[in-house]
Amino acid sequence: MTRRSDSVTIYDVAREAGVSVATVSRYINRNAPVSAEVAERLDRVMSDLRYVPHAAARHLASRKTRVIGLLLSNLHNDFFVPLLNGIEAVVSKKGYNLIVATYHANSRNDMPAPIGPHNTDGLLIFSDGLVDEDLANLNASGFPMVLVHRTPPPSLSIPSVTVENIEITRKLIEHLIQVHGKRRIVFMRGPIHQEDSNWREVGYKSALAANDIAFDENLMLNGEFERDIAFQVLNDFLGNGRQVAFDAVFTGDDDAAIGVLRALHKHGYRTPEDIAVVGFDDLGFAPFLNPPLTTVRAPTESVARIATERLFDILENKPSDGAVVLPTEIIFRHSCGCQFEQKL
Amino acid sequence: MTRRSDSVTIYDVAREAGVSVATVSRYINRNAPVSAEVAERLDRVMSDLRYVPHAAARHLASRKTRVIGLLLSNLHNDFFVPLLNGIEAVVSKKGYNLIVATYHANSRNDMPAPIGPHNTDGLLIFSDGLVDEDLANLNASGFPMVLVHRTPPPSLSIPSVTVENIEITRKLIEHLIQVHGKRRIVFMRGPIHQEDSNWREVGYKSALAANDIAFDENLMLNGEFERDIAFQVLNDFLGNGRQVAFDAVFTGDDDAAIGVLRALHKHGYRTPEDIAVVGFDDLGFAPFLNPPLTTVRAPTESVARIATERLFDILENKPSDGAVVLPTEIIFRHSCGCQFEQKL
DNA sequence: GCAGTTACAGTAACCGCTTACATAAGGATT
DNA sequence: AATCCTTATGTAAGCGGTTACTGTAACTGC
Repeated sequence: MTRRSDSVTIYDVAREAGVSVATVSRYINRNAPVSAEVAERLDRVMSDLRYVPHAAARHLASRKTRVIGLLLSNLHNDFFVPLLNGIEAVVSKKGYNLIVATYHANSRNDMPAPIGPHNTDGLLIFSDGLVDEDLANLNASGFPMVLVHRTPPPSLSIPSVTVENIEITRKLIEHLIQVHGKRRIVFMRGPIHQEDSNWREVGYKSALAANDIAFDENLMLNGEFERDIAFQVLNDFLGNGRQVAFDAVFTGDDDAAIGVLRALHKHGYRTPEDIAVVGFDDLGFAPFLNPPLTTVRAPTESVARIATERLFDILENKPSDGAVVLPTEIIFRHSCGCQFEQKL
Repeated sequence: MTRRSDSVTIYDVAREAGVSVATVSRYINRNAPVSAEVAERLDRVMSDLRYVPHAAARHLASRKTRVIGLLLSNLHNDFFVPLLNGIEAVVSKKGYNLIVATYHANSRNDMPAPIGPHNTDGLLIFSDGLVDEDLANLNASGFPMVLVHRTPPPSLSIPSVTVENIEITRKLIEHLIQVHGKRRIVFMRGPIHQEDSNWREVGYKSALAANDIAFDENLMLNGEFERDIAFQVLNDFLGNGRQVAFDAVFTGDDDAAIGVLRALHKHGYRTPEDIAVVGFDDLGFAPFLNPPLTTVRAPTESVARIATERLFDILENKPSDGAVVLPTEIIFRHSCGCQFEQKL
C-alpha cells in the first residue's frame, strides 16, 4: 500500500514545485524567507493542486489548534446573538475557528472534556459555563482563558469582562420606588449560580434598604433567564390562591421580561398601570414590546469583542489587565410608568 | 531532547497500566474487546493521570475530526438562537464538536477555507452561507453536508431541510387583502440570494395576482433580514418626499418587523389602524411586540435538529432522503388588524 | 582575500494517536 | 490429535505537517 489517503499533501506540492516540504511549510506559515521565484511557483502549484493544509496534522506538529472555544450553559436566550456575533467577528478576523459548546453538568462522565487544552488554544467561559473546580484546574495548568459575565473566585486570577450590575440596578429600583411609588417589587431572578443575577439581587436589596422597604423573600421568583420559565413561574405565582400583593416586577433579563409581560397580561393586569415591569440587557426587541420596556442597556457585543481580544492578547503574550467591567445605562421607556423615552 | 511536550500521552497510560498503546486505544474507542481486568486498570490509570486524548492526533490518525461545521452568512438575527440551540443539542449528544463560522465573500483569499473537509466531518450550510460553485466542488468531492433553509441548485443532489414558504405566504397576504382590505402591500425582503426571501416573494406575488392587484416594484424594499437595516430603509422610504402610498407591510422575517414597527411609529403611523404589519418566523418576542405580531410560525429548532440528524445519518451511512420541507402555520395576532389571537 | 554574516533550502525526527498485521492461548470441531 | 476459530494483546508503520539542525552560496567589512 502506498498512500491511504487520496488528498493532496505538502509532499505533493513540494515535489511538483521542486522544493522540499520544509520550504513549502515555511512559505505557508510565512515564518522564514523564501525566494520570490520559489514563492511564485508555490502559489501556482498550490492552487493547481487545490492544496489545503490538513488542520489536524498542523495542530499535532505545531501544538496549537487555531481554534478557541466558547463554553455556555445553554443557548436559550436572545442575549446570545450579540454575544456570538461579537466573538465570531474577532475570532474569524484572527483566522481562528470557533467551537461552541454547552456544558451539561450531568454529562461529564460520558466523554473526555469536549473542549479544552487539546482541542482549543484558549477558552471563553460564559457565566456558569464551568464549575469553580474545573476553572481552578484549567487555570493551574496555565491554560489561556477569559471569563465573560463572571468574575473568578477570589483565589484565582483569571481575566474577566463583565458589566456594571449593582449600582445600575440600585438606580433602576430606586426609580421604581421614588418616581413611581412602587413598594412591593418582585425580583424575577436568573439561575442560581448566575453571577449577574446575584449582583442584580444585591443592587435590588440595597435599593430596598436605602428606602426603608423590608426585603420579602416571597417576592423572589426564579425565572432562569428564560422566557418560558419566567412565564410559567409568574403564572403559577399569580394563580396559586395565596395572592401575594405586588406592584412591580424587575426581571433580571429582557428575555424573561417577555414571559412576565405575557403572564401579567394573561391574568388581566395592565402594565404599567397595575404592575410596572423593568428588565435588563436592552435586547433588540425591548423598544417594541407592549409596552416598550424600561431596561438597562448592557453592551453585550462589546463585552464579547473585548473578552475575545483579551484572550488573543494572552495567546500572543501581550500584557492584559485583570478585570474589566463595562458601564451600563438605564433606558427609560413606558413599562416602568414613564411617558417619554430617555436615558440615564 | 526526550519529550517536547509535558502532557500525558497514551504511552504514559500504557506504561503505567502495563499494556500496549494499542490496547489503550482500543479500550478508549471501544472498538475491540479488552479483558475486564485490563479495563479496570485502565480506568484507574487514566483518571489518576488525568489523561485526555489529544484531539488532533486522533484526527490525523483516524482521518475523522469529530467536529461538524456550521456555515452562516452572518449572526445578526434572533432567529439564530433556536437554530443554534437545535444544532448544538444533537451535535453534543453525538459527542461531536460544533464549529460555527460566518462566511464573508470578500475574505476568501486571505486564508484556506476556514472550515471544510480537513477541519470537519460534515457541514451544515445555512442559506446563502456558500456560493453554488463552492457547493458543487465540495459535493463533487463527496463531502457530507446538508443545506438548511436552502435547496440545492438543480444539478446537485444535496440533502436539504427547509420550511414551506410559498403557500403560507400566499395565504398570509390574501388574508391582508381579503379580510383587511389591503391593496398596497410593501414587501420588506431579505438578502438578494436568500432563498426563503425569494420564495416568500413568489408567494407574495401570487397572492397579488390572484386578487387582481398589479405588482408594484416600488413596494419592494430590502431590509436584509436585519432589524436596523429594515428600520433605516423604511425610514428613508417614508421620508424621501415621493411618498408612495401603502397600507400594509409584509416583512420577510420577524426581526426586520421590529425595525418596520419602529419606523412606522416614528413617522406617526398607527399599526394596524393606518398600516398593517405581518412577519415571518414567530420568534419568541412576536406575541409581545406592540402590537402583537401576526406572523408565520416556522419550526426553526426542528429544522435545525432534523438537518443535523440527517448530517449524522450521512456520516453513519444510513439512508437519508432528499429534500424535507417542514410545515408552517399562520399565527394571527393584532398587527394585521385582527382582534383575537388564533392559528390557521 | 578571508572570516563572519545572511539568505535560502534540505533532511529527518518528531507530534500523539489509529490500525493492519502478527502472535499467543484456549476452546470447539471433526 | 490436528485444525480452525475466537479472544486478547503487541509491534510498528503511518497520518500530514513543523522545525531543529545543517549546508551552501552570496554578501559583508576590513
